[in-house]
Amino acid sequence: MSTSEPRPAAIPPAAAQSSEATPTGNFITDRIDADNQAGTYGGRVATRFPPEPNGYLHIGHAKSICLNFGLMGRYSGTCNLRFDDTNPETEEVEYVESIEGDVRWLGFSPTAVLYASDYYQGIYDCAEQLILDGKAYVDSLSVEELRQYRGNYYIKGIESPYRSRGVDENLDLFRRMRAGEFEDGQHVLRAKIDLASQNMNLRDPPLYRIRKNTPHHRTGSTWPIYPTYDYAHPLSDAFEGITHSICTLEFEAHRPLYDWCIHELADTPAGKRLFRSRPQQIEFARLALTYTVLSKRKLIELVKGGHVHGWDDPRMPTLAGLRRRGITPEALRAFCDRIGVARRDSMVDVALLEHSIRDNLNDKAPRVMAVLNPLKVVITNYPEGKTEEFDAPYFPDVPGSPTRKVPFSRTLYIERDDFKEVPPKKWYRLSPGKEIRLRWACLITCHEVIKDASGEVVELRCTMDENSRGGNAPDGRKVLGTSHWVSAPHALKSEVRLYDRLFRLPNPADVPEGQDWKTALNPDSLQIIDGAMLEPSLATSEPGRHVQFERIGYFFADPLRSKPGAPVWNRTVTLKDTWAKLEAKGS
RNA sequence: UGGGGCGUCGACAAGCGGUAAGUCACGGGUCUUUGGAACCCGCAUUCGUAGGUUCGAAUCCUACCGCCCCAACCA
Repeated sequence: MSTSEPRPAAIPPAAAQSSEATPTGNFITDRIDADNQAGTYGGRVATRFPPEPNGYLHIGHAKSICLNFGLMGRYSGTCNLRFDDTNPETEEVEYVESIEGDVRWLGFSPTAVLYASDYYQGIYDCAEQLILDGKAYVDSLSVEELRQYRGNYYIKGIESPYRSRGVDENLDLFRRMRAGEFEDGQHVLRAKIDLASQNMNLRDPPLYRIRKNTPHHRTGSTWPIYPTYDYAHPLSDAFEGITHSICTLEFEAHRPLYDWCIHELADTPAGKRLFRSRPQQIEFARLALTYTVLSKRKLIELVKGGHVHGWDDPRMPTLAGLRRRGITPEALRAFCDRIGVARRDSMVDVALLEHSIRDNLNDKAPRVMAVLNPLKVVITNYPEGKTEEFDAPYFPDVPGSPTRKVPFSRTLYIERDDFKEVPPKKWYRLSPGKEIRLRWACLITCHEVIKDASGEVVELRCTMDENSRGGNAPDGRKVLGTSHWVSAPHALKSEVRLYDRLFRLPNPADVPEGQDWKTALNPDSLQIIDGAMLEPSLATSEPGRHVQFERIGYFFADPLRSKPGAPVWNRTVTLKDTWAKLEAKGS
């Protein structure tokens, strides 16, 4: 989808997957190293990325994807994409498609694309085995009752009257559950563990529930019962031969249950059971980003509430949104390498993401000129009707860079911000009597400021130094200021969309007591400019092209909104702006 | 009134008993036809706090403080 100018050989492609540095180790690689040392898995490393297909992937998932697939790369292992589709009430094919596409877009190829639903029969068989072993029973309490019986943090749970059902009755009832003889909620299969456990997850957790009339997006109506996450996940891992099952911190309290499932069903020295492998769950801290919201609930609220224009709105932290904003997979991967992996809750500064984006696009995006907020400039000593073309390099820092022709004429546009009638201190740019350089064209000096009735500056009358073609001072005099410009009669008038942070607070949850988090939304997160004036070479830009508008930022030709010959440009990220910083400091 | 986890620079994060890596941010400078990029320099005598063990502690022990997670037939 992305195009770029033929890059001069001097610049290496920005981070081909193979040339990316191996990130430093973390507590997970330490674990794996120890396992390899001990021969726990015979040196095998098998991971998986297990999304539930009930929503779009976001940058937090990217961290997990990079982690799991990164481990595959680091240890020459495997990494499956496995859809954790055990809840038919919320899952849809639309999501499985977008998720797989996002993973591949990020640059990873799963060893296999699998589904928990692929294992429904095996998972079921394991359940019968548990019943046979007296380790699971069919309970017929209502949801309400079950909750009562389970107790709470301070009060132990008490046994359900159905806990003592015999193996035969349990097996019969469970098979009838499977046969679809019961209604939702009538029965549930529970593990028989410990109602007094201080870990609530061990107080006889549900293993199977009835969802008789809810079709599953893959298995249709063949199953009236569905396994819970806690039960299906360890088994799916085991069936796939996963060695290290990596998930986020909130699942930590579930690990004893994960281990219980493996322990009860895996082969033992004493004999064969349902499977051989003994995967281990390892938790890490999920990503939090400043000025961003990543909870599924809040993301849905943004979309449904019309605060953004859909899941792929360029302001969204979804992979679809980031992609449309012009953020590259390379930048995202570099970002994930930089943030590291640990167990402590943390909030990463978006500036780190922005740096990763600029760092990647700096190598990759050709430089072009665009005037977002035009101010007319007339070169009084340049003949009316005359036109000439200047050569401008796409990659100015690279010797021998490819170039394009940029037309020049008597009437131009420069950026309104590049002129000040009363220059502040340290102002390099244009003001009455001052000289600046027009990038790649010539030096000009401002002689006259023309205003309209309301006093607004509408035109500048300038002269050019005839001997400064290309922008070099004929006598070597220093000209600090350089402005980008566009020839008015040749300008391509375009729509440019300036995207900014979606929230105005580093932590959108830090809203005053009682206020909704959405009050932290940044009202200026999208500014649409209809009349931007671009150099004409941009007319033929393919959707998905990355460019740098010099001195402004990196922009991306929107794949959806662009029309042939009329690209619409999304600002991916601004350039660092030292002047803005100086200005802010001065005031 | 329970259980589990975590606390190293403004933000991430190495460190695993031998005397505080790196990145971003920030500040200063060089260079510059992007106030961009690049390059150079600076930025934790100190590791939540208080004790203890040790020749030596961010690393071990004890206590305390703070933050996060757990009572869905969600994942």
